[in-house]
Amino acid sequence: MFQQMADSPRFIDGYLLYLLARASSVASAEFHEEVRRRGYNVSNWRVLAALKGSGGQTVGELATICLANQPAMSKTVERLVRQGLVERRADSNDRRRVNVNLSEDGERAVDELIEAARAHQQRLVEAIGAHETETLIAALHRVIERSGEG
Amino acid sequence: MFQQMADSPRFIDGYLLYLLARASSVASAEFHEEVRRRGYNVSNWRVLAALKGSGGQTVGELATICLANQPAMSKTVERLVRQGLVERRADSNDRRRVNVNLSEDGERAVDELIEAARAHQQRLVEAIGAHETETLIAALHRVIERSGEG
DNA sequence: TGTTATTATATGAAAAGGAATATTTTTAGG
DNA sequence: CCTAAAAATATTCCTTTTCATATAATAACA
Repeated sequence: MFQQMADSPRFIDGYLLYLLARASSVASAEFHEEVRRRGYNVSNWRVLAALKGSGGQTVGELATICLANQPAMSKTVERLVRQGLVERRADSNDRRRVNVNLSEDGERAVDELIEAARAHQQRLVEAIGAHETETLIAALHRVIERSGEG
Repeated sequence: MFQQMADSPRFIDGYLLYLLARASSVASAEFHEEVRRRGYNVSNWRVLAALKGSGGQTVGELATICLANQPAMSKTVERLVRQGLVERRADSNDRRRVNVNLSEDGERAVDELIEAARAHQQRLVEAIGAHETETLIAALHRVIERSGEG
């Protein structure tokens, strides 16, 4: 794909951040399509997935986890509240903080989404190969820990 | 980070697509910050970088390469035209197609950005390690080729 | 060749995101 | 305690993206 003369390489072909972004985008595209078919967008899915099994997260934590900025997360949470998928209440110890939890409807919704995500992941891992996947996971963890985010 | 009880793992902690997205986001964050400081946004940077050394791309090709959808790319190109960074003209063979090329100003702009990108990449590769980087690149190529996009 | 289908791009309205800043609450220092 | 600084979230305004669809050009084929 993307034909290119051998003697005049495009910059991006050797650019690691592009390769990372492309791999992420391509690998996610199919499942994100399914998320949308089910009536959610990727931001909503990320928040619901982040909450599953978490025991609740603050708005700021969700922003970091979901790779969004804080104002965007405030708005996403607000939309999810309106949809009845999450509940939001001020932290009793520190009333600046807002704790977000899955509602019962949210639990049901995310359980279905996660089931689909697991099925998709299984297919993806089969396509990549189990050993290669392990290698990939280790490499990605290293990228994260060495990119100044711990 | 993201404290978590060992006996109740969060779904996302074992979710490959999340790991990919997170690695991409975290690795890119610093440089994207620099892009913005220089007065560009990530979409603009991607288009300019995609054009560098390409000999021109159509709007549709740019959308695919830059991981955007087609209407968004039409608008990004329009903005870059208005900024004088790219030139746009109908393909003479197929007048549905619109060829996009860097202008002289665009060449100058992207050359500076690419220089900064290379410097950042060098630091990143040093942090990750050369051998580990090779492993990562190979694994990412495999993800792309096995994710139904060739 | 005329008609239908397909492909490439553009456009318009609505949704989401981003940057800057406001608001509220907590923390620190005198 | 009182005030200044810091932290967490919300809000505002503006830009960008998305979804659906329109427009224009080419391809396919009866």
